[in-house]
Amino acid sequence: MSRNGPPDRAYHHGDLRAALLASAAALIEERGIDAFSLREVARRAGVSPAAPSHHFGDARGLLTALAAQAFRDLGDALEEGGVADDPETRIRRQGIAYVGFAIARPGRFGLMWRSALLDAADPAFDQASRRAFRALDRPVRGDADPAPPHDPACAPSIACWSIVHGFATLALNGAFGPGPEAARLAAMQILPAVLGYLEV
Amino acid sequence: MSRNGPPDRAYHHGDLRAALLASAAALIEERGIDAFSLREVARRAGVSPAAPSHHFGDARGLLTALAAQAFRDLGDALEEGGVADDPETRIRRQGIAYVGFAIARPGRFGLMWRSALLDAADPAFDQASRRAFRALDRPVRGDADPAPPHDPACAPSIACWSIVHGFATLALNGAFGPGPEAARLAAMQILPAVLGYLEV
DNA sequence: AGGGTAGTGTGAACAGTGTCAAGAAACGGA
DNA sequence: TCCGTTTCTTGACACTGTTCACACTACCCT
Repeated sequence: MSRNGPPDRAYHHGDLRAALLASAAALIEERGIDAFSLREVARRAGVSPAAPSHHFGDARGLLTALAAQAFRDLGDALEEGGVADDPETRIRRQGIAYVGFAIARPGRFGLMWRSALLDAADPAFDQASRRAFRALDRPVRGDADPAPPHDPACAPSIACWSIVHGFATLALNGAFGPGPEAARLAAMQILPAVLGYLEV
Repeated sequence: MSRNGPPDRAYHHGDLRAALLASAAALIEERGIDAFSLREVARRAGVSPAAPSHHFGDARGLLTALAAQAFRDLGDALEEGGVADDPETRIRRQGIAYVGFAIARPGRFGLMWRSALLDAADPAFDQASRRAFRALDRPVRGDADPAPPHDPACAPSIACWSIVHGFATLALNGAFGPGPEAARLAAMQILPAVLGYLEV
């Protein structure tokens, strides 16, 4: 440990794990997930193509760690949006927060649902995604015992989840017009009306 | 034209374009879109890796043609599901049809929304996707003048679209349990209740 | 009927990818 | 000080999509 060297440059690279996550996040955000390349991430971090394997094992491992982080952020955003007196406005605010989260960083949001690229059995990923759903479920069913999403009691929560998730993915895929600007516009102009058709 | 030869073996291969589309559809369905490989498709069709370029130009061209076909099929399924007297059951049946279409062939459904892999400007693709939305919009707004999705008048249609699209993508990504069986189960057991929360 | 031409395929090549096996360098603790 | 472990590099392998030059076939036109 270089106690009196530069603070975050302890080892060969310093904190390569964090640097790789940051490079990957930036790459995904600017070029999309389908342009993701482990070698390009390593290149941006200034290391050799095989270096990431020691920290993540696999490209899948890196992406899973990134997705887990994204789910933690989503959970935070939903809990922030869920503070209100009546459940109705809480649900509405959470819906806005959900779509806002997706539109703010489309690459990150898209990654979270590319299950073919992720390791769903990863504990951190599993816990983070579970917590995000729990945050969405709480304003609907209150603090009742947490139930898995396939429980019929969760139907109203799943209705909320489905409508905002569908709106977000459709918007990001250009269904309401090409480009990110159209998605943002749709979220401003028609998302409130869309949420009004939901009666939980 | 080999007028009296075997019927579908007119040229070197016969109808390579159709064969490639079929191979690609099969590959995507059995291994997922992320495992798509143009070389593998050519291999299955028994031709060299460069052969597809004459028919589709690009991997993107092939996938776009496949997605256009999928959108045509979706439009057909929605129009079949939209025959009923009152609009309410028409909407409900279309929702079931939409999710059923997605679950029946997850690979095909996933491809339709991977805009990064497709050429959205392709005329056939554009027309087919437009028609599918039109089919979804008709039970809601009747035979009023067709409006683009970003028109505020389409808000109720977009609410329907969002909720079924979100449900389908969540189910296929394992949000309601792992594997395709869980998705099918969720569609049977909780989709009707979810659709009940929509008041258009 | 015959020749030119457009259409349709092959094969080799190039740059780029993920991953693995060895080995070298730097660090931590004995 | 020296040993062991962690971290990273190098080189290799099997892939991928795409392009190029070339060959062959089927059709159209004269």
